[in-house]
Amino acid sequence: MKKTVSDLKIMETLRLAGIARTPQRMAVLKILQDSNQPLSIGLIREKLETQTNINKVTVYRIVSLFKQKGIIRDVSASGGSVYFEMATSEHPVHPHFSCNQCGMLSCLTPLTFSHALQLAGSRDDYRVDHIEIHISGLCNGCLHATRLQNPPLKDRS
Amino acid sequence: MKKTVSDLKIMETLRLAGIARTPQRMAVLKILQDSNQPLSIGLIREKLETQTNINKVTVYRIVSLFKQKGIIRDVSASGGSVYFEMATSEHPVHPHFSCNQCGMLSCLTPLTFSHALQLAGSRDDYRVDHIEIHISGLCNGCLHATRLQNPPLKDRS
DNA sequence: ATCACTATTGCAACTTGGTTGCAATTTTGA
DNA sequence: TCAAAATTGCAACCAAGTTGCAATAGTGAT
Repeated sequence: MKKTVSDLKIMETLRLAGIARTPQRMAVLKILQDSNQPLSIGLIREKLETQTNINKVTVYRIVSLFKQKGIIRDVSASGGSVYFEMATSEHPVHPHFSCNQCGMLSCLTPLTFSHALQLAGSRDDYRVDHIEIHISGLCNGCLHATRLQNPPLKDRS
Repeated sequence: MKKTVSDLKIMETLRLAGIARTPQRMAVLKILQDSNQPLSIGLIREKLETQTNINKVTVYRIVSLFKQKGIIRDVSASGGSVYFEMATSEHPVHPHFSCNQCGMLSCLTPLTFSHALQLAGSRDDYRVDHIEIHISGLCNGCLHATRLQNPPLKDRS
């Protein structure tokens, strides 16, 4: 297998973060990089298992290292599950949508700065570091696939 | 101990939801009702232990019943922990703030409807059921208490 | 009041996701 | 080439949450 552009990008990312480029880290980063939606650790491990066989503990350690180095950020979905996505400048903080039916989590377009400011309010009794917006409902697929089988969600928590 | 206004409210809430008023359910609901911030199951259990001694499983079952009946709603805090709060009309959906230092989770003022609409966007390829906004940073207490001990957060994931 | 039926609770055992300690391996660099 | 440091893998552990089932409490009819 030859080196792709994506591989080069991965190596550069690790170099910039100042951490060693081990095969395990490359593999995990590649998966995150290539995904167009945030991934849970479980999903990352699933994808890994098809290729390499990296120990569970190692995956947890790599992900938390990436997070600590600011390479990735976490997104908490409803129900308490945590997902991860790249934290590059091309992929700035943005709202997410999750489907209550199939669980799929996807990225929406980023907010404007002024919009985000409005949300955070102008209070001065706390310091805002991060704003996370999570929209949930039914995705396009489930909306059509289950039109007749499922009543509208009553559970709007 | 005599019946307070709060006790009457609790009994009425259970009656309206169409579920039996057992001592355990009353105790859990009272804790949620009296709290001015969302509580995790762990926190609910802590508060319960000081008074009654309700089995872990029972607490889980009561909370999920309340949620299913729409008496409470859940709030997912960063890091994947789930909190619960009353879902009454006096306490509509609203943004939350959580402190990255002490972990305290508090409620902010509700969004206006038009504001929420803007957030959800006007796309028609998914159905929006719920919008959750989570703001994090440093709370007033931690902001002042730790002014000199802690550098500004680098970890803005 | 009694009996039978249903709902609720408690208990123990189990599953799952995540963590810890430590030994084995790899990497680095003198 | 060798020693020190970083990284990985393994096994054991921990805590949160779930399941099956027996015990208990409520409820309603007679």
